[in-house]
Amino acid sequence: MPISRSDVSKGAPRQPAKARSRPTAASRARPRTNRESREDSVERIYHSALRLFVQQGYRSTSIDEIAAGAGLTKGGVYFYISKKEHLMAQMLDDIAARYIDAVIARIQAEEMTAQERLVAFMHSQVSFALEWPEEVLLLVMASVEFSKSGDMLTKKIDEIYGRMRSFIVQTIEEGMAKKVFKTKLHPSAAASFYVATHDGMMLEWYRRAAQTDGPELVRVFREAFLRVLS
Amino acid sequence: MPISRSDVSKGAPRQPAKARSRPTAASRARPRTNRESREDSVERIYHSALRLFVQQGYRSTSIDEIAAGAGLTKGGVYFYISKKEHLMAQMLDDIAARYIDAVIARIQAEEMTAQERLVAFMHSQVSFALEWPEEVLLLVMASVEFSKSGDMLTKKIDEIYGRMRSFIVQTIEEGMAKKVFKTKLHPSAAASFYVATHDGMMLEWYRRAAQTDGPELVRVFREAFLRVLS
Amino acid sequence: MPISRSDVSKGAPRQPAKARSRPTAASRARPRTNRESREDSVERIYHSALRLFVQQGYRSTSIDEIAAGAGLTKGGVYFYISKKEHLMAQMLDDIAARYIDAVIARIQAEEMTAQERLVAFMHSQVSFALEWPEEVLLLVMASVEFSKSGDMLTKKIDEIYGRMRSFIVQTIEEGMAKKVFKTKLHPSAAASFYVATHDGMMLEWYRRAAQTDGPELVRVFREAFLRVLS
Amino acid sequence: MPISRSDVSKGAPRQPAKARSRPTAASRARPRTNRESREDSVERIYHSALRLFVQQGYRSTSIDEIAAGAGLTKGGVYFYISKKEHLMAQMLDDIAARYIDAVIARIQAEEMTAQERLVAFMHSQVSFALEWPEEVLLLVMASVEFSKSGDMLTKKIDEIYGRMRSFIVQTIEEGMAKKVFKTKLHPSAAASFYVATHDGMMLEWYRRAAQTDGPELVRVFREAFLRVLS
DNA sequence: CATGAATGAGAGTTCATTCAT
DNA sequence: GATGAATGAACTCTCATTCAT
Repeated sequence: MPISRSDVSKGAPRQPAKARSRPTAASRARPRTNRESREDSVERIYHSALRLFVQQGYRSTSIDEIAAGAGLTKGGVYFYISKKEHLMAQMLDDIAARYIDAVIARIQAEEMTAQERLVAFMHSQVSFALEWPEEVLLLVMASVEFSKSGDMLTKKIDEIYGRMRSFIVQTIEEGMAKKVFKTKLHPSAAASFYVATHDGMMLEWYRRAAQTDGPELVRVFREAFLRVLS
Repeated sequence: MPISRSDVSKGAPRQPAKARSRPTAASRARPRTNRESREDSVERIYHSALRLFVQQGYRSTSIDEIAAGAGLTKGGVYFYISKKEHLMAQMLDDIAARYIDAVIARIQAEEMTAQERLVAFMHSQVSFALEWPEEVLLLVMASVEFSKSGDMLTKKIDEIYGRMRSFIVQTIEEGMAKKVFKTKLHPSAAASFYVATHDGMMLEWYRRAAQTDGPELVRVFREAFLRVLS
Repeated sequence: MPISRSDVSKGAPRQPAKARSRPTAASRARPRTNRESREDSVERIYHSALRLFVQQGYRSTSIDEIAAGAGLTKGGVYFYISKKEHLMAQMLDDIAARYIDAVIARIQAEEMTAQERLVAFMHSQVSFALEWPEEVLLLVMASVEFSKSGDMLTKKIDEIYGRMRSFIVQTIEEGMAKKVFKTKLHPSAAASFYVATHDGMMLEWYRRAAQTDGPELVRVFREAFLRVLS
Repeated sequence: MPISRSDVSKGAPRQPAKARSRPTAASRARPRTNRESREDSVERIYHSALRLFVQQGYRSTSIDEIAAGAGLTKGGVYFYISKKEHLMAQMLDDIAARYIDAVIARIQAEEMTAQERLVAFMHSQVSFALEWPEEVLLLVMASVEFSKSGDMLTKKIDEIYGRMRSFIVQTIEEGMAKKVFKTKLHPSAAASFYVATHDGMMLEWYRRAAQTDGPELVRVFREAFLRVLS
């Protein structure tokens, strides 16, 4: 009974979730049907896990904490997930689908120059990150936590980042073929630069949320990247 | 009896250290004196911990693993460290001293323009990172693992990064006062850009060590940063 | 989820519990409901801990031993207690409530002379000790084990003994005011004598259970104490 | 090379011993000969252990703490003792010899009535306890810590207490034979009363050192005991 | 005579996971 | 659909003890 919420969370309001230490039946609006109840719980688990994973890291977050944040007990969480690892994998897939694959698909569907494609990609990612910063951070932080750990999740992270890199490399190659980009930089190096800056930016933004002007950082990022390609 | 090896590791050869699971007497050249023995063990613990922390993260690395990597037993490691947390703190201090404070001190000691200072700083850090990539990675990864965790280490990391940021901000302000930099970017935003790119670069390099051309990435980084300031 | 069994153990039969080293499913009557299961386990933990703490002392008793005695595993015990220290604190509170506070409350509720009050107090404590010797011993032994150790439990023990002393001091003062007691002994010295003799008696009885005639010791104790006051 | 200091400690000044955390050679007056040095260290270990055992209990005191208190290191302590247990056994023997056996021997050597003998015994013990309270406390506390623990020390404690009991029982029997004591109390019960009150008194005194008037407690103790026998 | 390094056995505690109800 | 009880493995840390120097 795997979690999947690709579309569920769209407009989901982030509940403040003040460490509701003991879940009571009354603490959540009781949904009528099983279907609703299920979706509700899945939603709560997802958000609880997302918040906690980003804040404390995957390994430092216990199922108990996730459960408490979701207004359930440990056993209740295990009704929906089979393993902690699977929950994380599910979440990463979910985010990748929305943050990477959907964006690429939309862009590929339209007629554009390579440069336009790249800009569109950046803009889409930036918009997404502004709306759902935690999901993007989960990706970035997971890529750090699992980079070489030999964990089952290492592979998944690699694949996800691989898809992002491939798109950029392809687009740059296309642009170079059409002489849009004049850089002598190897496309894969350029992709690395994109990824590196992307990840660094997200981390910096999170670490210094209060002191950092996100949009300005993004503007600098975009210009730096495009100038690198010219 | 805190570990301290600020200068010890200078030319220390990284031993390959293929998970020597059980320490045997034969596995290390038996040093004659106590003094040597202590330094040797400290060195081994430091390197074992460094490698493992970078690879698996602090929290996922057990003292047992560190001990095995150092050719000691758990108890032996605890003879040198009082707490796992202190080992990490010690290591971070050590690295910060060499990677940040020493570099800044050296640069401040010389007569240079703001621009030259910044370039010198970047170059010094880059050289260091090329020679001791794991130490720099430890800093970056720790900054992710402990960013908001409320851990004792959070404060330490914040201070270290704070020192790096301060230097950059000061230097840029100086440069702006003397009209060397014309950017309208706020100095602290520029510092954030530096830090973000620095961290992202290190992570990307580590994740894709095999496929990435480190020096090229660095060149791009430098140019991007300097162009941002002009 | 703190243990609390103030009233649970009333008529609970002490099972002999010969170091049932490995818990087997068969080793306990499997209770039907959760409620029963919880109460049963709590009871088993309490008794196992009581026996072991009295026999070996708090610090020499491991959670593993308590668990084995309760037919559980270490983890199972930790489902009920949060810390070993809390288990002990809980037990001491529990015993103090029954052995001291309840007894005082009952006596204070009735009309009696100071002398009668004192005798009633002694009798109540003696009856209790004859029925639940281990609980009283736990108090006495803990008062030795933690007397000056700076442990969190030191404070608790002090408070408990303080309540006993206060009652005696007050009652003697009352009796002296009404000329019932003619002793020139300071009330607090008399209370000290009571406590000292009480503790010594319990220890002696325990150490020499086989060779000592408990009731006779008690008789001597009572007479000695009352004569001291006259 | 067992410790033995039966006579050494007579007038030894208790050093304040403010947790001298790191022993330095300079921290103690360097004795000239080996012989002196040895006696000095033995003395220091003995006193350090005594203080700590009484304060924290045997099991809660580590060799490291004893060593620090003696101005030595762990290894240094182990030069004099073979096992922690042996140190304790040695100390108990030592104390018993002075506090019990020597006292009995002296009294047996003189011509006295049974009553005089008992009084003399009490007085001797009381004097000793006033001068060396810690040694007596060690005996009492050890009797609690090891009463039924199955430890090697249990036997030793039992023997020591046995010698004290035997003397009292014998003396009372003698007195009863000569009609000096008229009590119907069984001699061994009277001995138990003595031991119980003795132990309780010592503990109470220690626990409430500040608030308790030792000598008064002792006077009450003596009178209570003698009245019990009449 | 004493130090300092090291071991190994265990202690307390946490936590992913399972399962009967 | 969810709870609460329980397990077992792993983890951090402590400590009596040994031994080369």
